[in-house]
Amino acid sequence: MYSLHKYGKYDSDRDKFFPYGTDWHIGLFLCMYERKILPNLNCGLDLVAEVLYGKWKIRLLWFINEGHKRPSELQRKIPDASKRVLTIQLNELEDQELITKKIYPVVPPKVEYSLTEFGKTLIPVLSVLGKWGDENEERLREVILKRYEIKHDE
Amino acid sequence: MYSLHKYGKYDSDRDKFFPYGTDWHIGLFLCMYERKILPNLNCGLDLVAEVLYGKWKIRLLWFINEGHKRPSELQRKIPDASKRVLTIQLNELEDQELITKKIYPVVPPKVEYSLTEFGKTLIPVLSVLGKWGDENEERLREVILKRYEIKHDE
DNA sequence: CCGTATCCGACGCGATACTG
DNA sequence: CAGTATCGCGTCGGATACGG
Repeated sequence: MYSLHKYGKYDSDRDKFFPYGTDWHIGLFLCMYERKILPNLNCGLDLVAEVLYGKWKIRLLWFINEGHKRPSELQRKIPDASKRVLTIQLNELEDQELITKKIYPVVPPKVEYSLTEFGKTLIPVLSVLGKWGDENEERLREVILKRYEIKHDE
Repeated sequence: MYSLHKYGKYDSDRDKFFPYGTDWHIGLFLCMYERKILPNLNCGLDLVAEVLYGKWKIRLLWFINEGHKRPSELQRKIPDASKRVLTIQLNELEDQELITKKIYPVVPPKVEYSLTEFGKTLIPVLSVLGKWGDENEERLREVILKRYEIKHDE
């Protein structure tokens, strides 16, 4: 069974603490979740992968670097992303000290993100990545799309 | 209802074809699955992200480049990965023309992977990534691990 | 304008057992 | 040794509705 705490629930059977926000019934963190599985952090490549992991993170860094700083603005530049996920990934980038957030105490609310000095060092690295992608654009598009063609036989 | 074909099942209700390997009951491709959702392929960064997406792909490229070519060898270098996923990701890298596979007709089976010329062009790019990760190793480890500390209040 | 909560489909991948 | 099949947990992220 479980007992209630101020900030969540404790499941004594599994000896686990589930903060609020947990979907208790299926035991997953669905909203503003925290991960349970530690990632690999052995080498530089692992560490980079970890901070860039997230569907829109690279794009967010890129656009913030280009001077698009407000959430609504970023939302407009990345219309395929939901507001929810942009918020989550911006928070993660902030936690990872790649960007900072400035909140203006006005109505309606105004928020601006900027790259930190640390975040700025990542930009040239992303450029190298993007350059390779651009140089091989056609070939990459081709081999990637190959996987999505269903091989019917009639 | 659905009808059987030589290479899968056709669901007329949904006008979809499900190749074998599909877990029919929950409608997912669980084993050797194919993705349903097209990724973004707008710019170089998207394309790179797509070929590197996969928990072990970078490491596989890295080790193959270092001369560890046989599946069992790669398995030993990456003990945390299951054989299943290594196979899947090696196949993907092969489909994406970053590596080639050579099968020797012997018993017991012998297989060797190598980087293609295309694949080799990716190595310096990965080096840049890894270098940034190595240079900022401590800071990265710190900010990443921050997220995994559970904030109890008692 | 900015953020949160709920619900849910899609997906990554480990564990395990099995084949040739 | 190399690969496939089955099962199931953990996670990402979209859709939608709501509150300050």
